[in-house]
Amino acid sequence: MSDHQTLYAAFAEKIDAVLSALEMEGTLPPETDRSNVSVEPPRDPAHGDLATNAAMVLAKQAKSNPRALAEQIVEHLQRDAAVTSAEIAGPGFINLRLAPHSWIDELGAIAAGGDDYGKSAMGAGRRVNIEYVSANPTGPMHMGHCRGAVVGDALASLLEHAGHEVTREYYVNDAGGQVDTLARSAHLRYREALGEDIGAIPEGMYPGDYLVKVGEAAAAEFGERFVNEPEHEWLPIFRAYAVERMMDVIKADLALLGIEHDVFASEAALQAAQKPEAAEAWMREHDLVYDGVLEKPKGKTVDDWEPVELPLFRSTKFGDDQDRPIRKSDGKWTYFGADLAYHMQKAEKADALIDIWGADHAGTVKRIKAAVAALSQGEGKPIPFDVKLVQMVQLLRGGEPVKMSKRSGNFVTIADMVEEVGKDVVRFTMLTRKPEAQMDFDFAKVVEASKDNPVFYVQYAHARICSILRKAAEQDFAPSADDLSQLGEDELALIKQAAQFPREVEAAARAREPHRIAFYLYDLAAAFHAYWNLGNDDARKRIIVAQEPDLTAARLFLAVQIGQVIRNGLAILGVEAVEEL
RNA sequence: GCGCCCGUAGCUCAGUCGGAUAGAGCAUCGGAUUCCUAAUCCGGGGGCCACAGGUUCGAAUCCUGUCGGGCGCACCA
Repeated sequence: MSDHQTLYAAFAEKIDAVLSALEMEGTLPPETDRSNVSVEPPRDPAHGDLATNAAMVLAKQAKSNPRALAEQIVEHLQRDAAVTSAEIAGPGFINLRLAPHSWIDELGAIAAGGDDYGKSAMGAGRRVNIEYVSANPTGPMHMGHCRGAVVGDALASLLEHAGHEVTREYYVNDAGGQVDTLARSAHLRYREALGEDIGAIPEGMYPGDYLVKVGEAAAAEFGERFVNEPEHEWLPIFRAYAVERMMDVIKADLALLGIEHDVFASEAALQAAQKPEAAEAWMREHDLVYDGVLEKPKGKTVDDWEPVELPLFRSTKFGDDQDRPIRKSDGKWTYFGADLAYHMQKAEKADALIDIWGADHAGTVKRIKAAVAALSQGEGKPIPFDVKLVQMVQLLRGGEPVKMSKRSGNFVTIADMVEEVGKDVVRFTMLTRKPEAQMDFDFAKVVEASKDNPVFYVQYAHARICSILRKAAEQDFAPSADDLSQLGEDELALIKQAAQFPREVEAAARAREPHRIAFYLYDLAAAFHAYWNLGNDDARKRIIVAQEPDLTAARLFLAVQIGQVIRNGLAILGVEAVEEL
């Protein structure tokens, strides 16, 4: 962890100090509410390096008008040696320009921070459990899982960079009815592997070819033991066996995307440990669960609906539309009942919980939020809990929609995807859109038009930097920070862009939006490409200027630090910073 | 019928706890390469920020309603 304070944070403190001084002077009332004061770079760089809205936000409290208050703030700020100009603009913005050495120092901070530059202590070591993927263990991962997997993984990494202690967790749904279907399908393939003609895969079974291997492996492992046994003999064994094989497949798929979870939590194990029973008992004790009858669903006709008494969780007390059953009429746990206990379990070891879900689960967000709210209320400490919904990815191939259906056994897998376009393209592309908006992913397009793909643009910037360093070494130039005063306006502009990185990490972490890092990197890469091209018009603006070794050394130092920031950003996204394209 | 998400340039999308003249890429038009990687750069044209109200010094951003698209709506996972 770098203990360096970012330039923006440093100035936020300086302005805070000015406001304190104004309180002492009586210009501002004591204990003025400063929560809306911001210090940020202005949108338009022509306005300066930093802008604060302090005067506008505080004018009312000071019983003054924004411009008059601004003048008093400016008077204090001008005493600071790092401030070369402080101007009042528009409705009362204060625009500051900083002395070049402030920016050049930041370059040194990047060098000193290295791979840690951009990390923040913001999270203060809070333990965040982030659950993502959690695909049912009934087959390989397909594109439907991809976006949530990438977004979850990048978010985990982002929060880590922002000073949280992150647990990456996968909930294995190995207790439901579809796992029985999996087991039966696997048993069928097992008999097939032993030479039986099983004909067409019956309706309601998983037809996918990936089960052939499972059948073969089972045949090798069990021999003919379970061929003629009654189902109740082999079902539990095949369930566990098939789930384990499927999880092997899923873990391999995740590895292709560079994803590795810390914890795989089994629903079956949760139930075996009677966690749902414990949760129910606790809930009944607190009058959060009662036996009641559900209303008939509206707007959708259900043929065989009949009123049944079930144990219901009072989720309406916490904003849900309806109370929700935690057990089915046969006494088994509903998915929700087990999930409730699961969240209770996660909350024991975390200060905050995050779930990443597909948009098709949107309907169940309210009930699980209600459950966590109920739990944390009972425990006396509210657990911050966020469900992030990742919208559907429409997969296209040359403009034509590709159907994804697990049932038919015909779907585009993660493995296919990564093989065709590569991990970096998949990851970066999934992060170039905010996750709550739907997106199209045209298979053909990202491959063919690869040069238009933003990931290459960013990687190219990094590769260019590596290339220039190789070139420089051939000519015996090395980067050096000895005389950075050589750097001029063009370089400062680039440094300013790079210096945003720590802010971006914090802002993205606060908003829990890893895609911001992807957009930031694109902008930084653009700034570097623009800088590079200055040398095309004017040879003296190239990074390597043979006649000027000091200037060259300083520019190389700059290039190294830009490369460092790109690398650090790509690391958050889990994308490779290549040295050559 | 109800709930959640989305609606910004021809297309795909950004847009900082509300801030200054709303930005990129693609497409289109015009330029830059004897030169560190042109997978790059520079410039032009292109916008009732879906619509209508409200909140305020100030709204693409917050609130309400309408329209349009997606997803989901008994003891399925």
